[in-house]
Amino acid sequence: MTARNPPPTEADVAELAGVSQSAVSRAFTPGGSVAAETRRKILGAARRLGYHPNLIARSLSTKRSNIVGLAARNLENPFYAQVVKELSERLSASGRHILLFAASSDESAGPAVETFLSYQIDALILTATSPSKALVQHCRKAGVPVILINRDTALAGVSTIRGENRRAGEVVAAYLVAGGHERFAFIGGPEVSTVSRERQAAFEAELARQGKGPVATRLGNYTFEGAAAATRALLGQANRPDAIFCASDYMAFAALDVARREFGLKLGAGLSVVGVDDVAEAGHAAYDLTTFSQPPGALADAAIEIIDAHMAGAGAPAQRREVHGELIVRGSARVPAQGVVTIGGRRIWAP
Amino acid sequence: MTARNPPPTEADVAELAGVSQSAVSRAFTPGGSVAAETRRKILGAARRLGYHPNLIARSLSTKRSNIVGLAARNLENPFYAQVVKELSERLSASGRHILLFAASSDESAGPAVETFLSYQIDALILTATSPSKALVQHCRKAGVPVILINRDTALAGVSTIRGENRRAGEVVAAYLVAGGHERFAFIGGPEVSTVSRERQAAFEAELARQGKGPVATRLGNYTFEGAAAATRALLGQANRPDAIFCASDYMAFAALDVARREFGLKLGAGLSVVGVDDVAEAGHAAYDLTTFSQPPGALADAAIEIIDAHMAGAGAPAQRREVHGELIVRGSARVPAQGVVTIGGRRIWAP
DNA sequence: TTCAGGATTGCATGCGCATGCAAAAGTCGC
DNA sequence: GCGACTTTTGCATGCGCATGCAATCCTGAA
Repeated sequence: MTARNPPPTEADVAELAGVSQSAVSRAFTPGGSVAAETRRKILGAARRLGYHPNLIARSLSTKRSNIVGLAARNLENPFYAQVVKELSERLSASGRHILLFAASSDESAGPAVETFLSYQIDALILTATSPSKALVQHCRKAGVPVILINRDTALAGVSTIRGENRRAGEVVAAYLVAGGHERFAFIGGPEVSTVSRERQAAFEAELARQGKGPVATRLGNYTFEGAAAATRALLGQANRPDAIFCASDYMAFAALDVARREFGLKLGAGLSVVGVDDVAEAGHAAYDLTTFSQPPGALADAAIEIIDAHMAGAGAPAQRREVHGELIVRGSARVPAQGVVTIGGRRIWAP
Repeated sequence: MTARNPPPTEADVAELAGVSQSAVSRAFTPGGSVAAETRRKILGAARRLGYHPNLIARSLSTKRSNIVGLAARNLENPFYAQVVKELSERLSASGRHILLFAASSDESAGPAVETFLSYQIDALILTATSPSKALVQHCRKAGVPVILINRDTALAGVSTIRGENRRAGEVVAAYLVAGGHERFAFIGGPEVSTVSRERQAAFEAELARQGKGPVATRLGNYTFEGAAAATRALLGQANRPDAIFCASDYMAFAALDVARREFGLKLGAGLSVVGVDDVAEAGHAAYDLTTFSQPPGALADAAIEIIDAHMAGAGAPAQRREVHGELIVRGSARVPAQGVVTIGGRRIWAP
């Protein structure tokens, strides 16, 4: 039934078209030297045979696979799902493909990702994951650029693409102070997350500058359950905070959930919650989350640019990119009297 | 800087170990005929050189790539993001990899997916997408099994994995009637979605059986905006429905949003909304959505089984699988007086 | 010690395509 | 109509690995 008779090869096409195998190869190579008439014959024969180039064989020859490795974690977080989607669209638009590894939560980008290298990938993108030192070294040796999205690393030769983490922390702090809040809290990612620590540090620094503080801090580890537990702890204590800054929208959703369901708080009144990312759900009525944006499309754009630069100049150095964000004003945090402007249908805080 | 000196090959390892290239190949082939001592030498040399088998070359030789093609749409819908994640975990656990194509919304699984075949994929999985006839034929000829998740098709030779669509429609209808509702509505996927039509037909049939109806129907096309517009239309009319059954949780979220924000309705009181899927968000306080479950893990399991069966017996026939679901009782729909049981911490309707 | 039979090993070749090189064909100017 | 080029074509080879086959080695029994 399933015949699995071997698919046609260039040799088959060549025979049918009455030319040599190399002519067929050239007909399928952009810029190949073939007469128009010959190409026509070849393409006709190929169509009749249902021929498609074997990209495996092509990769073996050219040593370029047109495959980009993507190690993604936290796919349950809509932010990362969106990043994957944006990357996919851009890469397939330029004829490249994605070899995906969706790590389960804790796993680091370890052995499974190393096998990616065996596929001669053109680049390796990691979201929400840090590469091992060994992995980075392998990539260096193989000349494969490594790109971290929304992560930072001390390892050399690795490109990073991040949001404006410092500015996020500062702007959110200023916003909450302007909104008249007094008792501040921060729910962060895991201890090791540089991104989270950057946001936290900037948040605390700006508060301190305005004579506010201290900041009650809990780690939510970028998980829903973790952030829920953190919120429970924060709201359960005496003199509970009236403003919580969460290092991601996804964690902010957990905070909203707990605040409403377990403490009966009204967002924007009894408690203010602000996130980072501006995922689509943040704009939904169910959350209506005030957040500092970090557009996935811009992150993906930057990744593509880095890859292209690397492909063009053989030895392009690692880059560190930041994509611009804004404080998107919604209902989950008390709105300051001044500074809110509407641009393109979005309410932005631009004091 | 980025040297891109060619990575070591089996020949290099062979030379260092003082054996032939084929010996090295056998050392890396499970069950290969190599003396223990020789293998040790070879593995040692390989380690020293940082050798990793070139899977591209291996694929060319064996005509098996260990790559599974995955065409995913609607990745912004957490249900599909979760399906992708579950598939990824299972496939990488068995040493296979995923070639991902995340189509933007409207795109059908067309040319971009066809290039997958050029990578000699072992199987092709489509979620929320239908394959073209040509694509299916190519796969048949190449002996590549095609698996549809949460979709149906009339095309022969294609395996399908779906939830209990008929039962979902029936159970939800019975549940809403038991809850005392009177005016019913349905928000479906696009016209072409067999899955949506099945749910709708079963929903209407059960309502009719109980002497209820008619059902006001709108298409939400499985998008958030589409479902929001559908809800607006339904709630805007005179004699608005008091119960809406949505063909997916994601659309139900949109319905909840519009009902609350634009109509000031209270869920579970003024209006009841029921979804299908039971994504994680459905359990969050923000939505607290009553829904008929369709576990992504079970869908993924079924997909793996089908693939394995195909790999084992060369000509395994296409399968049609259904995974079991339950009506998960939460707060978005009025709860009937009877029939709700708690099993493993979940409230289920089992009349 | 000798020999059969099994375990290892190496050789040679092929997987499908790309590409340098040389031969063949076509183009142009005079 | 001829030489100097420019295109177009085919030949041969290689990419890195797997594998059938034959050669070699080793084991134990006679």
